[in-house]
Amino acid sequence: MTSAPIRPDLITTLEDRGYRLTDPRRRVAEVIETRGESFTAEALCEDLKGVGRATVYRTIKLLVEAGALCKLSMPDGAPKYSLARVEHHHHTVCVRCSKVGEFRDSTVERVLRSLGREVSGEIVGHRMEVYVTCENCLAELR
Amino acid sequence: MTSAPIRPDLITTLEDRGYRLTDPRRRVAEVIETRGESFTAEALCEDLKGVGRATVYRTIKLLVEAGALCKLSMPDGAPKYSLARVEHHHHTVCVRCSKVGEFRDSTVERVLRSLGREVSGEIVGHRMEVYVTCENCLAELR
DNA sequence: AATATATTGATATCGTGTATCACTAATCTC
DNA sequence: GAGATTAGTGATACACGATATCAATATATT
Repeated sequence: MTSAPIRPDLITTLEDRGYRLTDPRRRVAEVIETRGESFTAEALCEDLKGVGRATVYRTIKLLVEAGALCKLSMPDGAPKYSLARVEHHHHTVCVRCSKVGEFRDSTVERVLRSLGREVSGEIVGHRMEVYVTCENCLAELR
Repeated sequence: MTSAPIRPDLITTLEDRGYRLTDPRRRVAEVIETRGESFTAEALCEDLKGVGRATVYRTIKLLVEAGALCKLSMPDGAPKYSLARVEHHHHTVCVRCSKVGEFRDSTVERVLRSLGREVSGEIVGHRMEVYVTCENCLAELR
């Protein structure tokens, strides 16, 4: 059940936001797109030996700001990045292979709305991650 | 609306788990308990000048493992710690003053159960944080 | 009290990420 | 298309949270 991306490719995303199209950025975008699965920033640096670490991090940051990448945390808090497919969503992350799934659950939003009536103050954001052991990993463990 | 802790004090928690009762641990536990609000590990070190940084971090880790402390992340990912009051819960964190609230919403659990039927694999955990601007801060901003 | 072992704390190191800054390259203007 | 302008690059240093190491020390056990 792999949904096709509805978003423009990463480099176009950057272009649309008025950033210059540079070689390093093209390479970062390309590697992220061919990777597919979730990744750490350092792993990306590994795959981009010719590109400076700072540039890799900077590009990641721009893409996260643009909403094209999601930054998510593993149970221990270690950050990972993954391509965003749908607009507003949450993630399932396999704690064994780091495979990321997305879900959009209106119930989550409903929880937040009802919570809005209970909590004092104003809700300004939220974060939700669901940790799973994916089918593949379950199979391998059996 | 400050609910009284239903948990044993922190040092007892450590004792119950078979750890030795040392002076540094007693001091860490004491400072956390008198602090009340959420805190960063570094702030705790500040308040515990006689105790080694490593020991402070180690003790925090033990308490998190024991479920007596919660590690939570601010919107930018910066970690904070807060005393756990009820067994299984989520947090509201004020993005301005870091004040932490706890909520236990059965709806969240319901979402997870229904999600369990949708996602492939097995849910092994989750994380949810709700970011707010609390009443006090709203008042100060007006 | 002596022993075994858990804990400490100074220090080094790691992982993730940002600041600086001289240099380079992309875009703009003519 | 050449030159000017400005954004972007990358090497380096640094910040921050946290853990590894390891000799010295304190706690629990006998």
